[in-house]
Amino acid sequence: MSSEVCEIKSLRQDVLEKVSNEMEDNEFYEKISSTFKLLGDYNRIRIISALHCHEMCVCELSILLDMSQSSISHQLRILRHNNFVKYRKEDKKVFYSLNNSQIYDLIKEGESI
Amino acid sequence: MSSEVCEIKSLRQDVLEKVSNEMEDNEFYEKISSTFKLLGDYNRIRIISALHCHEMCVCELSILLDMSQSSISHQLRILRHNNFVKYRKEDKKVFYSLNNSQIYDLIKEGESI
DNA sequence: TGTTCACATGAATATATGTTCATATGTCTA
DNA sequence: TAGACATATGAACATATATTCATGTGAACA
Repeated sequence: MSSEVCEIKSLRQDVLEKVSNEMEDNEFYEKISSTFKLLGDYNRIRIISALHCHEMCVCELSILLDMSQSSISHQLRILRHNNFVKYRKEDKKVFYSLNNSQIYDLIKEGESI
Repeated sequence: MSSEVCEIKSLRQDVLEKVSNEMEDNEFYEKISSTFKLLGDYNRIRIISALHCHEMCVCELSILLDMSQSSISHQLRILRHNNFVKYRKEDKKVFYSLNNSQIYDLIKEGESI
């Protein structure tokens, strides 16, 4: 809040008050922006979209998306920690799938922008 | 595509083919992810939300959101270049507003995640 | 015409983030 | 039980991105 710019007289206090009242609290915008940040990566979007089509193991995702196994694992960890994906273990493999379709629905919404 | 992992036999070729056919092309995911990346910043989300409430000048945004004038200007430039906001000049001031409500609608969709 | 105001912008800086590399873990099989 | 396979993960590295700082631009005004 720099005092060098914008004297009080030049501000429309009524507008500031109106907007301030209408806006949500900071936690709201922190949550929303962090959700979008997770969707703001090319490879994560592709992983989510792939899993929306079919449950897959790390190895299959790696081949399908032409990414290293390590990179896929790192990204899946992020998606796991944010409850976007779930997994089940079968023998040596770990099969991942979308936790629910909400996140994919949001991606489809973003399509129209 | 590392050849050290995942022999052909362990992959389900039918699944890979199915998913590969269902998925969009890379340009699609690049566009979507870059859109979400723009929404993946706390201050940009707040700017968009504020402008959804009311047209405002840089100075007012700066005070309202407790950000420096420079930072607001830089972020507005990004939003401008991506056609999220429009502006009009009046005397010494520049008033910004949302170009359309699509982007705000998307933010509201993200609320439920 | 010089000064103030409002905003824009380039450069520098700091930080966040994604990938790679090396390695650890756990499971299955010969 | 040794080795291959599938995945996870920490550290290092490279890159992207947001903010600050300094300064430039243009309009109003005395």
